Amino acid sequence: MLTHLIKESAVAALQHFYPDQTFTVDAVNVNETKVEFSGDYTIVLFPFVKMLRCKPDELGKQLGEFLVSNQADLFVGYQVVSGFLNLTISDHYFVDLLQKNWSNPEFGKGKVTGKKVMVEYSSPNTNKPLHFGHLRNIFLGYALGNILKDTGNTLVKANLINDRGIHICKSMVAWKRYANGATPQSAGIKGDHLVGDYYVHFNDVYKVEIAGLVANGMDEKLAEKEAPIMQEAQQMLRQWEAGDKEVYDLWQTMNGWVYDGFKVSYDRLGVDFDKMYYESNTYLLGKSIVEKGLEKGVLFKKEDNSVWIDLTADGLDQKLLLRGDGTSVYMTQDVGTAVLKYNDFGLDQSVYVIADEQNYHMQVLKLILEKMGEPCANGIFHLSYGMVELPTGKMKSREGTVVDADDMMDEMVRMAQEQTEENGKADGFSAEELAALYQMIGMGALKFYLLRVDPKKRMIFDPKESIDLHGFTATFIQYAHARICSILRKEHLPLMPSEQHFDAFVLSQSLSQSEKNILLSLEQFPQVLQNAAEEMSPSVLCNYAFQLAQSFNTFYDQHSISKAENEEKKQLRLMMIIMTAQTLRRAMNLLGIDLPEKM
RNA sequence: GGUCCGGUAGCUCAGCUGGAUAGAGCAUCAGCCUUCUAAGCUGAGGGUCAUUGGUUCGAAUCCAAUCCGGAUCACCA
Repeated sequence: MLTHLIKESAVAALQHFYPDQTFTVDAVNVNETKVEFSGDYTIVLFPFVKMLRCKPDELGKQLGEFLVSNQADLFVGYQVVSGFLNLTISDHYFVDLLQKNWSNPEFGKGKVTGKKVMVEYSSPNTNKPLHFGHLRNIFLGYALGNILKDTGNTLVKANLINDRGIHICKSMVAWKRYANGATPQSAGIKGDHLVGDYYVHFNDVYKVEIAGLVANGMDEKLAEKEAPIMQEAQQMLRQWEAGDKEVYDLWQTMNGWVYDGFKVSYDRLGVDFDKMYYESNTYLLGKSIVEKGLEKGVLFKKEDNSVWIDLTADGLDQKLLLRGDGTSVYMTQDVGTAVLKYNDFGLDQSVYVIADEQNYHMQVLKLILEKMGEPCANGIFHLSYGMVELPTGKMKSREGTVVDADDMMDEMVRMAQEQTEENGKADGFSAEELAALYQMIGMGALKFYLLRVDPKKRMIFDPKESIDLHGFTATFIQYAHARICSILRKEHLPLMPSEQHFDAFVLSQSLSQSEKNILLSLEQFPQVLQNAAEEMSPSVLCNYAFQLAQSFNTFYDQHSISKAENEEKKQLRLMMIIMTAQTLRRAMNLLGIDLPEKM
């Protein structure tokens, strides 16, 4: 990589002038040169000035002179400005990079690490459909998985389904009471939505019943417990745990409806999973691990038989792992699942994509596993992301104040259509092509919108303000890509011409600034991808793709490709745009976003 | 109250392993389509980087304190 080369060269030069000192590559600070100055990359001289007790400008001159005369193939010019050594990289370096990689479909792909990584994402409850907040989770997990895979790891995409508990029983009770046997087929509603509707219905009835009890003089807290519909749900949960056939069958039927609905949504979102875990299967394993922990003395029992771990020495609290009646809690299941995952795949790293409200829970989970001496503890990484909220506050499925994921997708695709028609760009497509295009634009905009921000930041989404299709958006990048494809079509070139196509190319003219800017960006892609993986941050790729598309648009505006000044420039630019399109596709596909050839 | 996270332009955000005059997009204003797609390009205005202090050649970036916002600290999941 170029910055690394520059650092190595700088070290060699410093070593040449100061043989008594030792210099390391890490000590050299290389930045992109600010646009006001001439040059491409800048070495900051101050650290060495201090160390060598020399004048910055003299040192800069010395180094610049040395680099340009000893590595003329890389450096063609330098300029020293108040402690900064600005280096101009030779056109040949970039053209060489271009010729070697313009037709390389795996440009930037990392070396095989031999590491096995699991990314768990989505992890829905089965009592309601997916909402807008889940989308952030799903897109993050899917994109991160792709990035980790592309940087050389073996990837397992996992989904942990929370398919048991009181919340599911609520939907079941309401369905039993009010649905008259309605099914997704008979009602003509997607299964997850049908079940979600009864979940909301439950809470409506629940509220009315509480109000009734309170009106009759009952304490509110007590009323919440005593409401008949809640009693019924709790009774159902006990029956479920006891293996009651009727309840179990209903549970399976309704979960089945939800899975059918999820499948449709996942397909549309373009995501998939290699391994499904179900909490109804893992909570028992959790219990057995807790038993082991008791034997080891890591855990302890209280008088009521409940099992705890004491984390006060780590600055946390005591944490419950089993209730007094022996039933498991959330943490019990997660302990079980973590061990199960590790045993299933021998993971080096296990990434959990979970909202930041569970930071504490994840911290405790890791600590418990560490204390129990479970080998899976080490690889646990919580990719924590901020919740997506509405201007009115949190999205609450219970109260039906959510932006539904399916509705959101429809809305985005509808917007894509509206915009396309408004711009008069819907001509020359078949109906199927248009449908596919709207899907690509709408889904792309949605994904990019949720991925471009640092995951840590919480976001407030106002449904009334639609997602923009201009500026820092997927649409912008898709448009740049479509422009490139259009040029290639007119030149009768495929997206990926044969490798030999530009074999005869030799550079004799210098690069313009906008040509060079694209090559500078292209050169950085492997490093950017690596950074995205290290920082576990897909947003890095969003920024990169946008910047590359922007460089292309500027270049496109300044230079003609098909009518270039001469054949040499034409060939150069064709190679450049082919590699640009390829790199845009690589970056965006990793994010789960497709780029159209025409729009 | 303890712990964790955030606070950068009117709005949404980059930049944070210390480097030059803090960058994008949206919005506002002014230009650019008989020439490869104007969903684009060029330019202008817009900043006490929450506040205060410290560290040093140099701080949006590191440290400390304070202020504001959020999450969490359940025998819910």
